[in-house]
Amino acid sequence: MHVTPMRKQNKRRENELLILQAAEKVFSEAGFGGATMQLIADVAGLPKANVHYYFSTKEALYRQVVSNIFDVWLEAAESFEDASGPAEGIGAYIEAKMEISRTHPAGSKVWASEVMHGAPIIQDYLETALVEWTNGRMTVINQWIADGLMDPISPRHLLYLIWSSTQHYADFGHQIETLNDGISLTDDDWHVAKTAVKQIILKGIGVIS
Amino acid sequence: MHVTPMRKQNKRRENELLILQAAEKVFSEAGFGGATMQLIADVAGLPKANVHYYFSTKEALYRQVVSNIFDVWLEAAESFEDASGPAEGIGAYIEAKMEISRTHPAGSKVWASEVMHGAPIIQDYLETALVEWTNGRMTVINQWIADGLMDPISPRHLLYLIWSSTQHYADFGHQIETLNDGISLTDDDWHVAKTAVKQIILKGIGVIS
DNA sequence: AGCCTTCCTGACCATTCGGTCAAGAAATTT
DNA sequence: AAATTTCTTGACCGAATGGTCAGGAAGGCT
Repeated sequence: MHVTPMRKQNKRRENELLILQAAEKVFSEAGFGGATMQLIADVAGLPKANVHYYFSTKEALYRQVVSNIFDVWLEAAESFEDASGPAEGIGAYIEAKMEISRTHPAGSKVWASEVMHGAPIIQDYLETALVEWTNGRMTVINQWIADGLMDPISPRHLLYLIWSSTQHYADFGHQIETLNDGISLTDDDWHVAKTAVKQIILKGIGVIS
Repeated sequence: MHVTPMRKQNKRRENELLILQAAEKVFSEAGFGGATMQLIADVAGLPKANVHYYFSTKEALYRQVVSNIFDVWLEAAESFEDASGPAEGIGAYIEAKMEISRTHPAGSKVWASEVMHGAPIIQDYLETALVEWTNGRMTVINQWIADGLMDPISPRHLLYLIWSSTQHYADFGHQIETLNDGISLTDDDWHVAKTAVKQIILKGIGVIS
């Protein structure tokens, strides 16, 4: 049996990815304080010292995890861009965020946990990237309002409503599952959820009837 | 100057309250794993050993904190009870939950943190009290729908939307403050927030125009 | 082949944490 | 005022944690 030897470059990338995935899982389940480097190493299947070879400190590793999530999170923003109006733009944005909650719940939890504890590690992200993004989006919404395409809702609080309602399905997934008789949501359940959220918000801002 | 000596019974109640308040603050800021008994003791102004005299373990203390929050949280439910219809009932419920987010943000964060990490400590609360409460409320909503008082929205997902959007102002308060130029919300800000949330949801379920 | 860089890892360390304990102080009861 | 119960606290302990390090293994380069 022949095994192709791993190239050095690939090895690095592969191990970093392995560690980051393990870290995201462990951080999301235990929080920053509750997570241990030992457990992250075990989940990644590497000795602890090897984890420290790639990520010098627990905080550096954590920062990378949060940073990755932030990137995924901003990708959903593109739904907003090429939309002709609020029905399409906001509808697609809600759809995209629900999909992230479904496919990337651990990331969402890490983000939520970090922000909830005062964003001690990634405050700079909030102050720069997030503020910029939010301001851009508020401008678009204000324009839609000015064009009479939707009700005069405070753009800021509309964004909060979208964020909270979509991320809830990731952050409070355990509670939702418990209320669903302990069974995780099926495809149909997710469809119902998406539809309900979109329906209420889009009708609530006067975009559909 | 005369100081009335503290009765034993009052002393116990007072110290327990002191510790619980300190614990709620510390747990909300650091999470269960990140919080230390030493810091809780310092915030409460007592020696650590004294904290352990009243609460034998960290987990017991934490459990009491979460339990207290749950009680506060259920109180807002009463808004639902004596309502003549969805406009009044759901409107009052949103109002009450927003008020809790404003006055009790630390509690909301502890609850969120606990649930996010899989509710390792208070799973029994979810399975009994929360399930019961939710089922009761869903029945009421279904009746309103049957009576044609609101759109046929999935009651379950409507509740999730209300919970998430209102608790967001507590759980993500730091992010909201950062997006508000680092200034905490004023009375007016809170009024705008409440109005926006109520407006969108009530209109979104076909209760107001 | 020989050298160099990168990667791997068991053993180790200082610190911190949750929790204990024993001895005493302060109320309360008898 | 004696006896009893409750409260207070500094000192202490075993366990766990984040992080280090030295020495070796494994690819890569000339």
